[in-house]
Order: sequence, then C-alpha cells, then structure tokens
Amino acid sequence: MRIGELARRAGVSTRALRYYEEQGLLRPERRPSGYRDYGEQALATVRRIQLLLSAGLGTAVIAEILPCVPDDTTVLAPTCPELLDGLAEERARITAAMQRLAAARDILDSLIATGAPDPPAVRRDGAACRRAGAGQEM
DNA sequence: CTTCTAACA
DNA sequence: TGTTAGAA
Repeated sequence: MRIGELARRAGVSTRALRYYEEQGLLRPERRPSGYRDYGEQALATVRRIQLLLSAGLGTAVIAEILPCVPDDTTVLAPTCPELLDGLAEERARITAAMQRLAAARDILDSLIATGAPDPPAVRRDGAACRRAGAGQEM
C-alpha cells in the first residue's frame, strides 16, 4: 500500500510516517515511481510505534526496541532482557520527572496561597499585571 | 489525484 | 508537526 492508505488506516499523518522512516523506525520499499510501498505488517508496526511513543519513549529508544518484537504480536510481547532494563530506566526517568513537576507545583501552591490580593493589587510602578502562565506552551 | 523532497513556520 | 512549492 502507498503512504496515504497506511496513514488513513493507522490514523497518523503521512508526515509522521515519513518522519518515522527518517528515524529508522520504518523501512518501506520503493516503487519505480519513487513512491513508498508498505507491506501489511507496516500497519502493526505503526501501531506499536504509537504505543511506545505514548509511553513517553523517544524515537531512538523505539528504534532499538522494535527489532526485538515479533512481527505477529498484537502489541508488545515479553521481549529481550536487556530491553526490559532499558524500559526500567525509562520508567525511572518518568518518575524523576514527576517528582520535579510535583516540586514545581508545590512552589506555585505556596505562591498562590501567599498572594491573597485583599488590598487590591497595588504596584508602585503602576504597570499592568500580566497574567502568569500566559504563553506557556503546555 | 497522489506522492516526493526540501524548507519554513 | 503542519504546510507548501514545484515536479513527476
């Protein structure tokens, strides 16, 4: 199948499919026309890539994991031991990130609790108060 | 009409 | 990632 069909069936953009290829996650064949030609198994592969991406893994890690997984598996079957170690490390990174975010939230909580603007927000410089968080990209 | 590459937002 | 130009 060509890229458009795979994109529709997998629910991803053609842009993503070309990107996965660039990252070494997919290796479609080429037709004489230069068009990419994907096999049926590509659909399962893309689904696995999506699953791993949603697990927070980077394309580099996924590129290592994919070849360890049997093509016929619905999702991810029990895999190689060294792979499990890598996944455990990823889990640890997520745990660490959660703790950093929790710490950041605690600081914001204290700032919010402290600044009860009963006496209307008065600023000596008379400048306008900007809304905190504006332009935050999350 | 579909895809390709490359590049910009 | 989305999008787009220009070519096939």
